Amino acid sequence: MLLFNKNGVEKVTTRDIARQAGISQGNLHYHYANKELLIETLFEKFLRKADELSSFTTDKPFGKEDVLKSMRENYRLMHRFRFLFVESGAVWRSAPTVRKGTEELLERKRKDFLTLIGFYQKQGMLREDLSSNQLESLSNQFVFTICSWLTAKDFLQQPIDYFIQFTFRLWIPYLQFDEMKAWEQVLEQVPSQT
Amino acid sequence: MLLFNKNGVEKVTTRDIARQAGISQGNLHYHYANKELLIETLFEKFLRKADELSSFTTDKPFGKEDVLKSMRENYRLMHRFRFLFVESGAVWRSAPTVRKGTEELLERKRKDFLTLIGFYQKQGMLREDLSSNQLESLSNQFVFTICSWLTAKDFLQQPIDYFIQFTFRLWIPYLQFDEMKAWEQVLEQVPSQT
DNA sequence: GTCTATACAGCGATAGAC
DNA sequence: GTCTATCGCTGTATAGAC
Repeated sequence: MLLFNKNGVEKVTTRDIARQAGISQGNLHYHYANKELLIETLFEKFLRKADELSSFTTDKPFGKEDVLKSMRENYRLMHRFRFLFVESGAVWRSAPTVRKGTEELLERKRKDFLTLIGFYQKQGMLREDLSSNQLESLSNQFVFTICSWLTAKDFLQQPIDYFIQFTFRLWIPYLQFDEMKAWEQVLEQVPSQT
Repeated sequence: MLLFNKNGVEKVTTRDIARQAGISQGNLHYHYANKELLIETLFEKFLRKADELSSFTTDKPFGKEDVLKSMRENYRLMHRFRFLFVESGAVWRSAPTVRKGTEELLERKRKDFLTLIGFYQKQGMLREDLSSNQLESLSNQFVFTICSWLTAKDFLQQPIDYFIQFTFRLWIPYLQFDEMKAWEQVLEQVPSQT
């Protein structure tokens, strides 16, 4: 049903969806009264899957490998539902409630990152000449990247792993010198695949 | 004519455009045979204006204030034509040639940034413990940000100046300690305005 | 529940008068 | 060049048989 991704939310018709699902158009309207409901259902499915993924704060020892793993899981999921981010305007036009849901999700992510940054700071992994302003803007960088990398993907035509690496690299200038090397090495493990 | 921004490329009809322009729908089709041509014309207008803006490489002494000024000009312009970036999918669907044009523009920007980074490096303004890998990924960060900040704007609901500052801040972790302070101060001058 | 058939609205594009 | 009128198509949504 995710030909929303391929053809665009506003271009995909209920006829298309019904054909793809192997049922009649009338039958589709029986299950989902309209397109809005259909999109909302897909969004809730996305949210449920996102919650299932490992979060930063729950299980404690969160090393750089875990950060990378979590990032990979989340980015794969987002990519499956990429129309929610790439065509957010069209989505919100059809299903206005999705907007608030997405904003809440991002706010949760922002707080997760702030927590994680604070954790690493206590561990002494971060540089010490950074203002708290700088640290906050790092978490803003993460949130910025999360909500817009799929758009950038369309422009730059790079595979998913490019953006996983890209996001992971945001940490590096904030790390102590010896940590930098270690984090860069973790990146070598990322497999190449679209 | 830029109600593309407000209502979405695929939602805006030729009737809407004609009404907005104060002419009849038939007349509009006389001037622009179809929607594709109309979008292409708008895109070329955008390109022309983008070229008029001050570029990094042309006039030599390019200080931090100039970087900020150039950024502000470019971002204001992009914001006026934001549908080109926020609804890139819909735009490319209607007017496929626009895609290549945008990619070329971004590639030019990437090279501009690489040149500028190299310039600052020679000036000794950048930290010295940075690999060339790191410097290249800084220019990638700029390109990433340029092509996706308008999408992020929809999610985060921040004013333009937030993103100007955000982009400018990308430099900071790469600067020498004493330069950092100077660059941060330049940011104070940014007026607040949506 | 699932189907076919159809109503109804809105779109892009064209024709033809002025 | 600019208008009005209209065609042909495609979209959503509903009605009604099975």
